[in-house]
Amino acid sequence: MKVLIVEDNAALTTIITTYLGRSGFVCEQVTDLKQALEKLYGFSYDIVLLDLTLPDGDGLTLLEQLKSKWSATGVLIMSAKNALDDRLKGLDMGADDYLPKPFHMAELNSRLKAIYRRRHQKGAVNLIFKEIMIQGETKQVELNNIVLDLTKKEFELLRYFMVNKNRLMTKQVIAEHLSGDYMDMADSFDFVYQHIKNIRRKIKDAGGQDYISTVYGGGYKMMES
Amino acid sequence: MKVLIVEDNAALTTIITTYLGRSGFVCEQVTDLKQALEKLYGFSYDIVLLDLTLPDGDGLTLLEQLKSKWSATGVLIMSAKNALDDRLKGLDMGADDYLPKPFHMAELNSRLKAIYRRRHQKGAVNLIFKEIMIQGETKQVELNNIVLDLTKKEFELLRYFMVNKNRLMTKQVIAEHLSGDYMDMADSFDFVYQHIKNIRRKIKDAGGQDYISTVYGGGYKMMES
DNA sequence: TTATATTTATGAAAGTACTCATCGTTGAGG
DNA sequence: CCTCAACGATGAGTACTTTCATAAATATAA
Repeated sequence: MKVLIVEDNAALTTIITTYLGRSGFVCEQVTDLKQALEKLYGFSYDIVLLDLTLPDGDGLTLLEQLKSKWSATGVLIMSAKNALDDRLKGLDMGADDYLPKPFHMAELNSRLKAIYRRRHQKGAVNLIFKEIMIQGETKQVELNNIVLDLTKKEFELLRYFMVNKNRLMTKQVIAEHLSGDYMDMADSFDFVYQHIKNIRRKIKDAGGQDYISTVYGGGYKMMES
Repeated sequence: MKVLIVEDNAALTTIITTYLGRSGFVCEQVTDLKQALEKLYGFSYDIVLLDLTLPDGDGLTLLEQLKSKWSATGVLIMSAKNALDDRLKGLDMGADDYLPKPFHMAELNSRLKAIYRRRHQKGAVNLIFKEIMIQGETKQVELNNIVLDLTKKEFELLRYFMVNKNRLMTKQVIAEHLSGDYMDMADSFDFVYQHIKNIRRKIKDAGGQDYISTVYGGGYKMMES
């Protein structure tokens, strides 16, 4: 979890970095808007921790750029200007949260975690396909009120089918999704067979249909019709 | 690997979709600029396959927006206008490649793969830390010309240390990186100990120092000094 | 220093993922 | 309809990952 701290008060930056480091954040520090942009162009961050009063301009101008160019990055504004006006302006412009100075490190910590969780909650929505339901919150899979005991890969594969229901997907696509990185033609995708087999078995054992249909030479799909 | 095809010739789109589908691409199709923007705002794509002559305007205007708002997405221009002028204009504006019509499906395929690979080559750079070298191309790890035989997780952990050399990283950060998704405080990070142990052992067996230093209560780091 | 709690290290065992060899299926062409 | 080749399914074996229990190391406080 990478955080870019944009703050000109060096003492505060150090405290934040030290504290957050303990809780599982990797922090980088810049002191003005120009440096912030340089960092943003070169690396990717999960969250930008943005002070509004900076030596070379208003933090809100950076917020604007962040929202248009790096929409995947979360923004937490921290500012001594606790005017309601400023707070609203920041949130209106798309900041994820606003933290008035001074604040406790514990609060900063929990707000950052909240932002991160909110943005990474891919599966937070409940997914439903016929009798199967995936609860986003608990990541539990139910079929007719029976809880399926799936391994991580099995869960990810089933979820992938449900997100992409009615769409045919090749072994390659599935393999890339499960392994998490690019796979060459030269790679073997045969391990997909095993996971398909296991999901089918577990669904069958719980009394479900074979929801996954094989398309010879094409791949697999879950059809709703 | 998701591709958005922006092309008003329906027959061509179908051929491309069918062919690419076989090679592991998931394709979506739109026929004009307006639809393309709607898709782009709603979903994320690895590559946009862009025709230049469209019913509601020049494809180059979309290219401009793509480069500013969706810089993570690759762009391959395909056009019947094979004027050198157009080709250069497209590449100047940041397209990843330009393919004159008509073209063979096999060529389209390999160009798309090339773009994808180029953009996803996180580890293509050679990393060096003291006697250890990671070859980006082959993903081989060498220590004094001895090749280390690392598992996937061990490799990823060592690479993570080398990318973040001199930086202290907590177990949590490392665990998140290795597992590939968000981990709660409630989760156990103890498996990190095993991978640390294994890497240390393999490096030692190959005649290297213990480059990974433990910071009690803080985490681990690889210090260069 | 000594006792105590916390953190890290380690070996063994359990659980999971992947490979391999083999067999069954599907569809194309004779 | 039969043959053949490509693809998919399956079980068993291997390699990898993670957990668990326990031991060692480190810090804190008496």
